[in-house]
Amino acid sequence: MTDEPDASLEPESDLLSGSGLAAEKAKRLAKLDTLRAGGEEPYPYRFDRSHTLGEVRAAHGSIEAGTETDAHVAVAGRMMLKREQGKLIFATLRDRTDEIQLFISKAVVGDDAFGLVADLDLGDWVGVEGIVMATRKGELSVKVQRLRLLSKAIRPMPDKWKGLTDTDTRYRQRYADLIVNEEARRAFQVRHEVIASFRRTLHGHGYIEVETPMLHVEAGGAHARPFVTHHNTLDMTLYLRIALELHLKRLIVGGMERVFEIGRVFRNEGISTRHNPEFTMMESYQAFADCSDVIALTEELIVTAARDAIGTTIVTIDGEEVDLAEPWRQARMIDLVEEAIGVAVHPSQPLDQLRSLAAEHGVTCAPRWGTGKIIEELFEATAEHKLVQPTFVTGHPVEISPLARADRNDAYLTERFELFVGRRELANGYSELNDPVEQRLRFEDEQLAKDAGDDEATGVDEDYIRALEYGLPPTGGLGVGMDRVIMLLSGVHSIKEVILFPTLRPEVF
RNA sequence: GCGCCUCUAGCUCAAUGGUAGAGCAGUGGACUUUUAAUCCAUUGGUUCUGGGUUCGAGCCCCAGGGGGCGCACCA
Repeated sequence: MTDEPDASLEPESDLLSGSGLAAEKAKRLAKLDTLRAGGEEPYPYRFDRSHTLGEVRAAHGSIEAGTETDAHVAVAGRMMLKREQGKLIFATLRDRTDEIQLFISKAVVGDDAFGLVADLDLGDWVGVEGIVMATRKGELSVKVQRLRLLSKAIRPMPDKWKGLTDTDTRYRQRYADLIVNEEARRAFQVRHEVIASFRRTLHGHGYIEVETPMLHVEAGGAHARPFVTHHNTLDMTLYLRIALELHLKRLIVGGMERVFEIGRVFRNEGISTRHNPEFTMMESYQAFADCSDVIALTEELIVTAARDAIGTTIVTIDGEEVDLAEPWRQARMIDLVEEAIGVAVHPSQPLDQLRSLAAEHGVTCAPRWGTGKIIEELFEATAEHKLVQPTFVTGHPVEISPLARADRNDAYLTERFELFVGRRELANGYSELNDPVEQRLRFEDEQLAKDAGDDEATGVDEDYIRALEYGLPPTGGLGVGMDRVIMLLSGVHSIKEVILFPTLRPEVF
């Protein structure tokens, strides 16, 4: 990873005859001087492009081999390959839309310009004017009449065939990864399509997009350790948000009825193939709706995104084909645990009974855990890993759901769901707790846990209670881990493949 | 945080403890229809860092660093 000394500072003589990165850079830097001495600016300000390469192919892709059109185009892109053939040069030009061959004839461009083309390096950006043609073999090409260097690449590109494989380099130098790895470009295209699709679906249902603070006085809305920062002028501690929830529900109190936000949240926890310290959540809230409405919305959002982003609802998970268009299973957490261990569980059961059950299944209980928390741990230990097909796990215990409304038929459970696909949690939603008196009691329980040393617990958010006192209508809320949805749909196994610049330790230069 | 694996030329990869190699890129040459062009010639190394064992270390041992995977935490 370490670079050699900056070639521009070295005397040219030794380096120009050598090889290696420093020599390569020195040679290319020397070309800049030569170009400038000849009146050519290697970093011009702009280029007038008449067509993208995709447009050229769309318009002329079917012309007959060995023919020329009279279509004059100006195209631009990066030179990816170069094949010198005596007085002819073939080059592969790539822009955002496509790749097209350049056909450069010494007889057409003249000796000087031909020499400039021969001096181009792979990775250089060029702008070209010429005629659309097809070679004898039928390859759609632009027969170059004029070529301008648009930006000189000083550093050599990775292997033209194998690309970059070292994950460290790929993530640190995403620019190089994107240049040479088609799959990397594709994953981020899927990402764009999924997010655009979510927005369309939500707009279609009358939701409006909002932006709420990232700097929070109290990091609430989820159980997670926050990043802590400090505001100098106010001389106060602030936390980067761990969820969007509490601000968005304030907006429902304000009468906005349907709101959503797609934004980054930050959790000061481990990094893994499924976790990045900053990741993207979509949260939506809908007045007059409950958990069942949110379940329907979740399914619609993800199935629509699949169609929009990858053109199919069939995804492959660990070699298993899953059709997202099939109806998704719903099952209560307590029933899934019973299914897994053959014993019925319920938060109303005696604590000791659940503790020994947990111990039987390898779950070590912390002293402060109540029955609800133990059931959740039992679920994670025994049932969660089986949920490959899309499954809405419902009925989470009240104890682990401080912002969710109790089940209308079971005071120990909530009207809540978590969506699992491919053993990964993708979404979470519930009928929102809107009773300010009960919410205060729930917060106070959280405060006790926090005082007892639970650094993921939050305290009482007095302003949020005040908002509830103005009246939160019946509301259904949803949170979706966008990165994980994108992982599912793009078929990659690490969250780093769908985050352009994942969190890494700083590189040592 | 713990365990396992990994780090060799710009890139992709080789090298039973015995002189560090290949392909691509680069450089020089040939070539007016190539397609990862081809052919000939050729440059390029602090083998992640620091110790140690050994006659001799890319390889074995110890410590450190980066990364990957798993566990834990979590979404």
